[in-house]
Amino acid sequence: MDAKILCLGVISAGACSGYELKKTVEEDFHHFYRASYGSIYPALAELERSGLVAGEAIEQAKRPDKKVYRITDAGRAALADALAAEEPAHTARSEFLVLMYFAHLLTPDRAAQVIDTMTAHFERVMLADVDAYERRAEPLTSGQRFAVGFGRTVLNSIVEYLRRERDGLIDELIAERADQPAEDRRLAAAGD
Amino acid sequence: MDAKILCLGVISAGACSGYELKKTVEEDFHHFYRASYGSIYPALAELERSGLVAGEAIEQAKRPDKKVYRITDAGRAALADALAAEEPAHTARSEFLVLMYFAHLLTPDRAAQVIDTMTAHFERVMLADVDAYERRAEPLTSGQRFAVGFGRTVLNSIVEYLRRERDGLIDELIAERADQPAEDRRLAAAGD
DNA sequence: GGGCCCATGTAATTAGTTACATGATTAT
DNA sequence: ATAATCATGTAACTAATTACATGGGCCC
Repeated sequence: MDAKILCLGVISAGACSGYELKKTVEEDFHHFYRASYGSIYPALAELERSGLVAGEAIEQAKRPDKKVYRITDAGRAALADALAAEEPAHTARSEFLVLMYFAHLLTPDRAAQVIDTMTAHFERVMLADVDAYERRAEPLTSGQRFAVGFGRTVLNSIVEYLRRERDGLIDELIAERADQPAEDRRLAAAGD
Repeated sequence: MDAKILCLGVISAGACSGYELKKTVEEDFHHFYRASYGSIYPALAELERSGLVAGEAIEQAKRPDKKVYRITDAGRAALADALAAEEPAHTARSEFLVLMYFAHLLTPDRAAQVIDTMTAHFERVMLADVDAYERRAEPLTSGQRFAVGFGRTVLNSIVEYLRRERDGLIDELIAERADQPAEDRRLAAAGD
């Protein structure tokens, strides 16, 4: 998906600046999408060039000027078309799980540290998420509830899995080490 | 994570060619990682240049020659270092959920079609996964079991969620359409 | 006075995908 | 006969991230 469609979608719910748009993306899409300024600002410029949004410079006292974009008729039509045409896809990329796949090449301490780091990370994300939606004034649309619920459900099952499987895996790794004495390990690390 | 580390890790479990390596990645890592020839072959060439793997050309009757790589001592050491240093990360990217977030801009039919497509997709992946691990000769390492179990757990909770929430969302979308008569929709689609 | 918030934008870099090029063999 | 499998590799392209550049206001 092009960052332009995402920007257009966010702007369709209410005019905003690039900076504000990024906040919204962080808050609402963090489970399944992210965008940096390096992709948002060029996308906005391109959307304006093609007349799908109209930008208006707003002067502000005591803070930098900003440029607020609102969607145009052409933009609304283009958004509907893009959403109708977009192929639904869903992929994960996890350095964490690659690491775990090779757990037998890690020290048990390192394996435990990796799992604990990730567990803490996922727990933080869960808390931040609940927090953000509690502070929210406007009610969510049905689609927003669906997307947020999806993210939470997955997060929950991840944290449960990590808590359930952690100790068992570490114990196995320690047992494997014991089966294979230190001398063998040194040789294995040093040679083929 | 660099594709080089992944290739090195796979090769550490047994010498193989680029083609075979890609098969392994597809089978074992599909839940959380993928790699195309365009990233594998250059990674292999680079690993060989830096002496972390040794490639041997194998002539084959009735099929193309291949080049089988095995890990070197330096490679084993570099892999251990890389796995010890790698930051564990885990991210999802979902055009599907972006689409769902904007479900109110979709026709209920399109929303249902998108959910059904994804449900079927996830179910296919689950079946293929179980299938692949049933046909497997060698037992999995503890880390492999952990990684595969993680993928399956998440997949399961996704499919459950989609099945549980699908009809409710579609009903809501239909109800919202009814609240907002056709004339309004035409205006909303055409103008601001 | 140190660090974060507001705010926009660009340049360099990273990492990857897709399509192309080639072609025999084998299964349906 | 048609598609898939085996097999390697490159070139063009896509899409993004990170860091840089700039700077006042506000909170602790």
